[in-house]
Amino acid sequence: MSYQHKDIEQKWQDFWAKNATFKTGEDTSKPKFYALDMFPFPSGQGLHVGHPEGYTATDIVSRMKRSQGFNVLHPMGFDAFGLPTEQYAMKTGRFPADITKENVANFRKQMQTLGLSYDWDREVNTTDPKYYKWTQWIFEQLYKKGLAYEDKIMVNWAPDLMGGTVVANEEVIDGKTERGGFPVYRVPMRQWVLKITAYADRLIDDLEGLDWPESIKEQQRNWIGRSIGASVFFDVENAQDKIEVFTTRPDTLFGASYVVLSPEHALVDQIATDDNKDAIEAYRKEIASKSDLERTDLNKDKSGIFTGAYAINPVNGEKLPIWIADYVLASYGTGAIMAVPAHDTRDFEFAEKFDLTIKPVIEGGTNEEAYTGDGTHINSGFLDGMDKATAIATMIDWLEEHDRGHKQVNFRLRDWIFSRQRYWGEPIPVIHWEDGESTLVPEDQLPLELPYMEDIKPSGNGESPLANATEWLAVEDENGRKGLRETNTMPQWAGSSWYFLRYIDPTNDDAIAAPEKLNYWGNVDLYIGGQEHAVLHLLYARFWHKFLYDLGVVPTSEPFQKLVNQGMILGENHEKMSKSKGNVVNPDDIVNEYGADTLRMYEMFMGPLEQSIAWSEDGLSGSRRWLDRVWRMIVDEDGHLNANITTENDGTLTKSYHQTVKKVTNDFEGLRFNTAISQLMVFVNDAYKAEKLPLEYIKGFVQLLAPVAPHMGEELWQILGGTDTIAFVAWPTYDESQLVENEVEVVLQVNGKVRSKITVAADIAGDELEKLALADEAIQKQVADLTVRKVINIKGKLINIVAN
RNA sequence: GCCGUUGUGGCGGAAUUGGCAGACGCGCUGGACUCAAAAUCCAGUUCCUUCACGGGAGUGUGGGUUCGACCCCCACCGACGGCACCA
Repeated sequence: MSYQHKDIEQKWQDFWAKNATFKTGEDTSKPKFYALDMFPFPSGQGLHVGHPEGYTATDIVSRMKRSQGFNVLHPMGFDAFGLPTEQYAMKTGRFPADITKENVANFRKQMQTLGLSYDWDREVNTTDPKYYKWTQWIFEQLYKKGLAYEDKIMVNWAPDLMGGTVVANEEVIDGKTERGGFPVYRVPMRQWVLKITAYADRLIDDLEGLDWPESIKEQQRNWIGRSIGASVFFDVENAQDKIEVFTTRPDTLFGASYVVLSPEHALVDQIATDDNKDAIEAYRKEIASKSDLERTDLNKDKSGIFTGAYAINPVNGEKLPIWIADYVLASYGTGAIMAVPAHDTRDFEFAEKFDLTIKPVIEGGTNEEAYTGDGTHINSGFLDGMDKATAIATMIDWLEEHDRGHKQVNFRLRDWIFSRQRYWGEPIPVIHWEDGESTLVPEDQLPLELPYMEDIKPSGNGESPLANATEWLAVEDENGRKGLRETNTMPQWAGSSWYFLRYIDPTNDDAIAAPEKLNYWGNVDLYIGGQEHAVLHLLYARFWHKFLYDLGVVPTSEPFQKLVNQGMILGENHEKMSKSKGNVVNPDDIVNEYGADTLRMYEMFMGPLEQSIAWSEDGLSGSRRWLDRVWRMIVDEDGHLNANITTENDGTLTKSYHQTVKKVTNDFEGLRFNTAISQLMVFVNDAYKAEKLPLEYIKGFVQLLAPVAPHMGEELWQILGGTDTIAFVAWPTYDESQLVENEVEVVLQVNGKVRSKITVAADIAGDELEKLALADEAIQKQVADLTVRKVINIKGKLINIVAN
């Protein structure tokens, strides 16, 4: 009887569900392992063929760890708030919660057909009030610590997205919204903001100890963008004002030839001379109408205007003209710079265009371009003769001594804009009272539930649709004081910033999770997901986790010890899968036609987990053929155990078996699933050549296969005589002594080229081996006319004869 | 422009610490089985040259270190990803 994937997969999925096979063990005397997948947004499209790749990887490790005696926490949930559902709801006139429910049910069903060993009793859903009660609770703790505040700030306003909404910096790509590609403008607006910058140093420094891909760490470092330099204070001529600038090159202060303020800088109006004010106003108007895209990418040409005022260089008293220019950003540093055109590319361009002084203070440059490298300082008073590092340190000392500046660290990272003008998100639990006070919704009244609304169209004035929920909106306290609820909701990143903690104790109504459970499960041992979350989700989750650590809620300062990014699965034409290209593969179709085991096996075998690889229908069917081959190796035509599987062991498979156990175990541990599977194939090839198959080896082999192909694994285990699930059968072990050979093949080289091979006893003496090598016929031929200069002997492997 | 990742047969990929390049799979070729085909099983398959034995070349390119380099060093080229007027 051939392998019938539909019957067998259904049979074991039912068995696992009925017996709660994958319920998380809680016997704390056992070691733990927490294997986590990035939970998906349950879109209407259903599962993509890329999802099962990461899911299968954590599933294989989870299954192996269970067999190795670990308590395994391997949960799944849904990141279900978000814009696509809200847009779809408006289009169809339906309610977002209903759509979400359907999509989640579909996703769950699809995941179950893949045979993933999740503990479904621990499923979390960010839109469940019992869940977002704790998202709101965390927000309230942030508020109490002064880390959540309201501010009128320049935000990324996308008037064409959802009837007008604000997006985070991270959601702006090339001056357009990440979703939909709408233009983004910078306008001031009242927003909730989380002070992630308070954690900037720790977010950079703690990357050090994490087992994460270097590229992700680097992206986070770039995103946080720490730069170390100095603040320098410039007096303004004939005025009380001081201009504070930030520079990473205080050593070039003697070369400063002008000062630039960003057009939005607060001092501009005070210092500008009357005859320049009209021109300044015109310039500002011109800039305000530009989107970010036009201000940066589209316009590399420098623009600016003179204010009429002068600053005094603190180190030499020189008079420097003060300009405004949009190449200086209000949002970075102090929004003001000292310009050193001789040693800064941007200042150089500006100075060339407006004919400003260019004064070199470091040797080594030309007149053609700014010289930004190291060199000996000149024209720099007490810095003359020093190199860059020494000059920087010396100048900072001088500034501090004379009270003209100090060492300063700046970050590119901005505080996290935490409000969205949308309906489908967690309500921010704040009430604005008529007397001007704002208070939190008391903790014992959480969750503050999202009200049901017939119509969730945007209010049109930039406020969230919740502004129209009149009944929900109005509150009155015990003294009759009237107030209005905050109408902004949280961004999608809120719920995903802590969900991994909730799996630990998903139904706890009194806390995020019980402290003893948090202590037991600690941080996530293995976290697998897509690279697209490199800075967004992973940075926010680290920030919240560190905050919770400071509060004493969690025992670790980092949430994810080991992180792996699975690569993308591309279409058969090596392009990203997309409907418009018509190269999308639907996992449901594959499961139907080939079975979930084949899909799992193929996705693991196609290449390294981290690498992006093109889909191949041929490769897929090859995987199915191999599983059939395995089946035929063990099961005869009548569905019974093959007659050549016996308890006798003639030893022919011993070495191959022990090698296979060793390699597969190590490779699963190291997430090298493709090479683990190739070793399973090697064993099967060997087994087909053997006359008798020792039962013990076949059982071990099935155990090694089961994490990859769990349904087939269970079925074969049963045919081999197993009476219960294979999930907890102790993992096979190997015997190192079975791997050593008493005869080895030694490669013979002449001048580094392989000329012959001989088989010798493994413990042969070195000089005897060399004698044998030189006596070899092929070697004799090669060295006949040469003088042997040297013989290199790598024990048990290789002899290299150097001759000329 | 800067940073990171990466480059190996017709294709996906493998190669522990610097020691037989191409494991395993796909594809292709041949054989067995079959009336025949499919499926299956077995064998072969880097390129050039040779009837063959054999010889030569070969891991993006050019150089270097070494008895020996896919692996280490220098320079360059291509692909992918990120950042980008961040002072």
